[in-house]
Order: sequence, then C-alpha cells, then structure tokens
Amino acid sequence: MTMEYVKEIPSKAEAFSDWYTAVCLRAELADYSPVRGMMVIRPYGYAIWESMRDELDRYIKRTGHSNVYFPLFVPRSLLEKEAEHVEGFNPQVAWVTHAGGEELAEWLAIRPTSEAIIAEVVKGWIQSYRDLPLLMNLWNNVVRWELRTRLFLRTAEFLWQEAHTFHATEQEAADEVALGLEGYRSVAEDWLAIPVIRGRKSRAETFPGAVYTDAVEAMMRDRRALQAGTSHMLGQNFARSAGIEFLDRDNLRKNPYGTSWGFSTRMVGATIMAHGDDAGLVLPPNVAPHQVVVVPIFRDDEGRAAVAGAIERLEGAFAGVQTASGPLRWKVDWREESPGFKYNHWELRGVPYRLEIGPRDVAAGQAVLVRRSDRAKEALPLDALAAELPGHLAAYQAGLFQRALDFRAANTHHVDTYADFKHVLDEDGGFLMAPWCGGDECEKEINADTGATIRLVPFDSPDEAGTCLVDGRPSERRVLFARAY
RNA sequence: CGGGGUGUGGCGCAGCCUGGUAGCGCGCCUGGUUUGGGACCAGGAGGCCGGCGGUUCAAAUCCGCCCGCCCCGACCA
Repeated sequence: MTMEYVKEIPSKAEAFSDWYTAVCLRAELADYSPVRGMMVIRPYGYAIWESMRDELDRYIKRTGHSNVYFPLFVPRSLLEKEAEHVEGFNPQVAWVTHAGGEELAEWLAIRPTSEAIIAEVVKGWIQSYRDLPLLMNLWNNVVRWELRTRLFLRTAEFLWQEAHTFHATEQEAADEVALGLEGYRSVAEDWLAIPVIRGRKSRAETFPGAVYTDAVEAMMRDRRALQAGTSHMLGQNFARSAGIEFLDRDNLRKNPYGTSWGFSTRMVGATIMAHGDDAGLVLPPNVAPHQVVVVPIFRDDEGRAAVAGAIERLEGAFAGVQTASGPLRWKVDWREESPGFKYNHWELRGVPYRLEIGPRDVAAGQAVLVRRSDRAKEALPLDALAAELPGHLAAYQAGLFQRALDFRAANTHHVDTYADFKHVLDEDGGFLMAPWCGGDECEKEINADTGATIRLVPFDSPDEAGTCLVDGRPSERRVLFARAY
C-alpha cells in the first residue's frame, strides 16, 4: 500500500534479506569495506549506536561498574587456559603470527572476547574478600572470523560492551547476571521499543566456559528470532584456570565467582528489522538522530520568506524542549530539492516526525505534522508545537513498542506435537512454545530437521506438564523455539 | 571447501552469439525554469570493458589460466 512511494528498496515482504541490506546502504547506516566481512559504520548509523550505547553506559555506571580497557591481543597460552573456552572459540579466532618483521615466539589472538586476559590480570588485584566485588566494563571491538556475514548482524569485527565482574559468593554472581540482563531488557524495550523475552539458554547454546547463559530474545518483522544480549554465569571456571584466589572472612582461600555480559552493534540491525517497513527505516524517537525534520514548502521568494520567518520563530520555541532522550533533536531541510524528494529521503531514514510548513500553513498559523509509522497527518498551531512534540514523541515510542508486542503475540504459537511444530514453522514461522525434555539429542534433532533452535527456556512461562516433541519424555514447561539470526 | 551465477564510468545494466577501439538509465557538475509525495530543459565531466596470456591486420566480444564478488549447503553477539 505504501509501495507507490518507494523506488529505492525491495519490498520487505517479498525479500526481507534484500530489503534489510538495501535499507542499511540507502539510509547510509553502513557500507562495505575493503576487508571482507568487516563493515564501515557511517555517521547516521553510528549516531544510532551511540544513542543505545550511551543509554546502556548510564545503566552500567548507575549500577556501580567502572569502565576500563584491556588489550586487543590475547596471548595464545592465556586463551587456551580454560578448556571449553578455547574449544568454543578456536574456529573463530584471528591470529597475529608476525610483528616487527619477525615471526612471534607466541601467537597473539585478536580478542574474540576478553574473559581470558582479564582473569589473568585481575588475579594480581584480588587478595581479600574486601577486594570484591570487582565490577568492570569494557567498550571495545572484537573479532570473530565469520563465514557468512551481514551488515550489523554478523560481521567479522563488531563493537560491543563486555562487562566482567568477580564476586565472593555464587549468589552475588547470580544477582549480577540478572542485573546485566535487566540492563539489556531495559535498553531493548524502553529505548529501542523492542519487546524481549528473558530466559536461559540450553546447554548447546551456552557460552563456552560458562556455567549458564541467560539472554533476551526478540522477534524481527520476518518472524525470526534475534538474541539481543547475553549474560553469563562463569562460576569459578575462569578464576580457577587463571588461579585467582582470595582470602574470605572465614580465613579460607577461595576462587571468586565471575560473570560476563555483552551487548553489541548487532542491536542496530535489530532496531532496523524490528520496526522497518517498505519505505525504509522506522526509528524509535529515543534513538533517532533527528526526531523531527522540517520540510519548508514555497513557490516564490515571498513564500520562502514567510516560511523562513515561521521556522525562525520555531527555533526560539524549540530551544528548551526536552524529550525522554534529552533535548529535542530537530533539523530543517533547506536543500534545493522538491518536497516530495525530501519526504522520501527522510522516510527512508526513519525520522519519527516530519513537519511540513508552507505559505498556506503560515497564513493559518499552523504546520502539518506527519507521523512516519503510518503517515498520519495532523495540523497543529505553530505556537503549540513546542509543548506538543514531547508528548507526541513519547506516544510514538510507546506505539512502536506496542505494535511490536502485538506482532510478536500474533506470531507466537503453542504447539504440542512434532507434526504441528513442523507445520506451523513452515507455514508461519515465528516463536513456537513447545514441550522439551531437556535432552541435547532432541534439541539437536529438531535443529537438524527444521532449522529451528531453542532460543530460551523462558523465565516467565508457567510450569506446564507435557511430553517432549521428539522422544515423548516428560517436559516441565514449554521452551521457546524459532529460526534465528 | 562442494554446487550455481556474475565481473563494462559512482550505482544499475545493454553490447559479446555474428570481432572494427563503447552505449543507456540513475547519480554527479554548470546555467535557467521549478517546489503541498521522488520536477523539467539545455550544456558538461567521468570508462587501461576484473587480471595475465593466446588467436587475429584488429579483441569488451573468440580461446586458456588466474582473481574478485554474489547466492545455496556444516558454526556464531
């Protein structure tokens, strides 16, 4: 229905994957680079990342963590200390073998994540229970060699945050894992307007070297699942292999309990895929680099002057306006292009509201506010805009969240038999809530058979006796299956 | 790594079969007219046709080898 306006990108329904790539490129979020599998994040895309990054950074600091930095390289011997960890990451590690014109005595891994090197260093910082908890966070880049890459979603290098904490007790560490996950839930839901389901990963999906992994999972508009953040209970695994010990209150030497949790630039891709439509991006106001773009319309110099005068008065009125994500971010598009061109230009870029001001509007003392998500138009008095916009933006943000929630509800299915499971997955896709016995073999078979994986054992789903899809053994509750990114 | 496709101005493509030294659309630059859903006219810039070798008087075009990229099959934030 909106197709008639769109010339630059493929239809979302017909070719979601092509649509996604076209949006990333045409909206100038990202570009390919001379290095295969590694992307360039352009100003508009980086601004979106900065917004979610800053919001998460505030949460991390508010909850007592400090930002730190650790090296890009991890000596091979360190990476190999934790057995499961090496095994899990080895295929994805890029190695530096030469430097200074010579072959290195010991290879250096380009960090795929920093657990190993952090554990090695902090063992010199932790002597006593008084040194705990140790709450650190890194904003950095990591490299994981990927075979098939997609802009933002899976690239050989990505930007992220990795928190690393050490605690005296298992309970404290468990609380920390939950704290990290709550940060991701809140950024996803409150900032990106993407509803998530919280839960625990199956054994097969657990981080290499972790005791358990919790995650938040979101549904994209092609009904596939995307992991929006993971929080790991490392137990004493890394502490033990690195030899970190502290003297506790009871005068016994113990290994501290560790956690780590991460959130990456993949969430820029999630934001695109959770809200976008056939005209391009649809950005939640909290992350939109421009929340409102003014398109001036005029026929002649006289009209132009009238419109320019009205816009100048808006500048004064908008100066102090606050939104949920800080001062109102708005701009005027004075380029020498036709209004229609500008409408399409800013719709492609997902700007929440467009404000059209023409001579007729100025004469009537109003402007036409057009909402990106459904192109709903509303004429508002010029002198009411400053007061009205924050409310409009907040309502729009809430509306996008609700729309995504409704979409997820409409595409979540409860199935009880394997036949139904396959049928629904092929017909509709989406989230499938189904009984599972907990066995690795059954999980593996379903994946090999259908391409779906267990995304989570959700925290919020009720206990419900059932029988496993595959082997018919008893199941205590439904788990979330989906095809995933 | 196995199967399929493709490489020609910034982007998308035609030309190749039937050899004769390159064309279209978009974009870009200049000037003018325009501006309420992707404006129009005129002029202009821009290409060792993926690379190397061969056939030929002559190769984007025919032949051989190599390289890159895209899609599909085993892993992942």
